[in-house]
Amino acid sequence: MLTNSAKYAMKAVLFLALNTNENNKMMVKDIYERINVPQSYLAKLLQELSKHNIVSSSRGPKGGFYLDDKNKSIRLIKIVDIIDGEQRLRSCMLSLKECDNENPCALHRLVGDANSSFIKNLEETTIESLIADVRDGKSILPL
Amino acid sequence: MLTNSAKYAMKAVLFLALNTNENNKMMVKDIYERINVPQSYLAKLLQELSKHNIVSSSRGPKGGFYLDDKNKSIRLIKIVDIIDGEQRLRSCMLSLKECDNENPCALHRLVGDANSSFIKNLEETTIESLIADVRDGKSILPL
DNA sequence: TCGCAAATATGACGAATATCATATTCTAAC
DNA sequence: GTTAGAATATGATATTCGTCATATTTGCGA
Repeated sequence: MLTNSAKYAMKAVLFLALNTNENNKMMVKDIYERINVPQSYLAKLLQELSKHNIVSSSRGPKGGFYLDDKNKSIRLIKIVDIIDGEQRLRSCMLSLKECDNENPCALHRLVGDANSSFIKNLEETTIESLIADVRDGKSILPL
Repeated sequence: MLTNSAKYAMKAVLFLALNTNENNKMMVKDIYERINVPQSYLAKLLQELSKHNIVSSSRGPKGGFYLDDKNKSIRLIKIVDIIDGEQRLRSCMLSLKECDNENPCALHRLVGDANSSFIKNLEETTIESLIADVRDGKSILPL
């Protein structure tokens, strides 16, 4: 479904959304313990996200990563697609070319409904709306 | 979510359910092309399923694999658990110990609902009921 | 402008999954 | 019983994912 990388990436983006902005950057070494992701691994992921303009960064003293306010409207699916590739999440459970909703394979409904509602959620949910839930105490941000 | 192995295993069991019985066995070399699974890989999976008494087998001339009628009441979850292990499907999306329905992590509902309904489906669905759908033309058996 | 602190680029290694190949064991049929 | 045909056991290899380490580049601050 999702790789660890995608999960870590989402954690990291959420963390940045809650704890940083353009004037308040954070370095990898101050983040990784708080979200429980290996340091070098996190670095690599953030670099990838930065390359795709999901998160922002600046080098040198006082540098670090941060999430620009503009980017808070980004939808979760984008993070997943960048890190995992677009295929992974969307391939038919039995990996059949012929299988779709019109002509469902024997296992399609079993999985398909659950999976496509999950994808829809990722497509609809913005970073913004998720952190609102955390701020309101509706959910916790995992460490 | 599911490994390829688990998917292949389900395909294989469904195929056996539709095409074999105690008096009508099939060999790996006559199955693998029809369900599009590498021959040796399929052999290994069927051996594993056989060891756990999901499918039946006999060696020697006129031997092969088959699905005993008794085993058609087996639920899909059992196949998945044997092949993938019980953990894989059930771990929290962000792999947090602290995260559950009472205290959901920020992404929990997003994923959790889809995933647990999927698990429930696997727990409720028997091989029997799936092949009934195929027989009734409600779904196709994938190649 | 110089040095240092940060991200960035690169790649090596480990572990799990996916795949392939082969020697061995059992068993039905002659 | 002998033989041949099948599963079974075992393990070698490939590929992808996860992790770690290090050299390089960039830009702030003195």
